[in-house]
Amino acid sequence: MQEAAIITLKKHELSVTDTRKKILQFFLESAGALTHADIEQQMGEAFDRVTIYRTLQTFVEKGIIHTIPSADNAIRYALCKDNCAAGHHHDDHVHFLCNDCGTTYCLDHVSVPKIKLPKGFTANQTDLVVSGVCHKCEA
Amino acid sequence: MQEAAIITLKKHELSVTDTRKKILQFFLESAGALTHADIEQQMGEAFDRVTIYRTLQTFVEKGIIHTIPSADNAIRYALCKDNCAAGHHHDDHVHFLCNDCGTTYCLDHVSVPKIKLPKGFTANQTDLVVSGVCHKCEA
DNA sequence: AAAAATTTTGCAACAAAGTTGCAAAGGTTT
DNA sequence: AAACCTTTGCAACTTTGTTGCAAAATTTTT
Ligand SMILES: [Mn+2]
Ligand SMILES: [Mn+2]
Ligand SMILES: [Zn+2]
Ligand SMILES: [Zn+2]
Repeated sequence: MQEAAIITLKKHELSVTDTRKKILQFFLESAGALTHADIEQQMGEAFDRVTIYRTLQTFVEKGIIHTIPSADNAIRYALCKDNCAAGHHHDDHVHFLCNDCGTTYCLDHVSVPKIKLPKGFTANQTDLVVSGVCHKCEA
Repeated sequence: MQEAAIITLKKHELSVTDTRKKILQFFLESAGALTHADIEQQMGEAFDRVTIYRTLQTFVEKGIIHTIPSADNAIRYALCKDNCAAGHHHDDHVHFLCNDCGTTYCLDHVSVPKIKLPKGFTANQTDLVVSGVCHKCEA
């Protein structure tokens, strides 16, 4: 049987390269979301920084990972669980950022509520990020 | 009567300097939120970049402005409407980011709903950012 | 299985964004 | 107005992100 990473890459019509396999594999093994810096550290000198930027960009475009907004200038990326496709993400779940251990969780079973906006405003996407203490870090 | 900016600065126990007055004034005159870059552009050569960084930092700490998370690595800042104080923000409103004109609105009258988290997770802060088309940009 | 065609990668060179220490300038208090 | 404390600007630096292009790797065609 083939590696999961390879299957995913093919499903999204991407050519299977070493970089992509390794980075995707890292996501598959990680509990939470990852920043560019996390990946750069983990991969060591293996890949060029530029390649990591481009790979993340490609993965987002193809619907393999999604971004999670934050107020600390460090975009986090996490695997899409739903069947997201190129240009169409369906990641309507809440994200949780632990202030203790720094882990960012995709709360796949907690969905984002509909927000009633003022007249004239049309919603396109809603991002909801909760921060606090995660189940592993509570005293 | 004194300028509003000066009053605010004094209320938050900050010494009144030219930089702080001008930057705060810019916030008071702006409809939406501002990024560091917005301010740097607006102020031209008037102030050093470093000073702007430090001023924004101070304003956030003192509860004069709050940050708005985003997925594009460009933190936005907006005036606190509620009576936020040093170390204690109470900005529980929804933010709206227009994909057309780029304006970020504080929807002060749309409050963030309570989110039911999985067992063991404790919420501390909730950020909710909606993006779409604003009332000015709708066709 | 080679060759041709296409895509991806690494390098180099930049550009932009953010940080730190320190002396000079500016505010505040007495 | 002197003394005191805080803020600013500068310089130097680190980190983060972007772009063009040739070499290398992958996929498609023959
Ligand atoms: Mn997620
Ligand atoms: Mn706000
Ligand atoms: Zn934790
Ligand atoms: Zn708009």
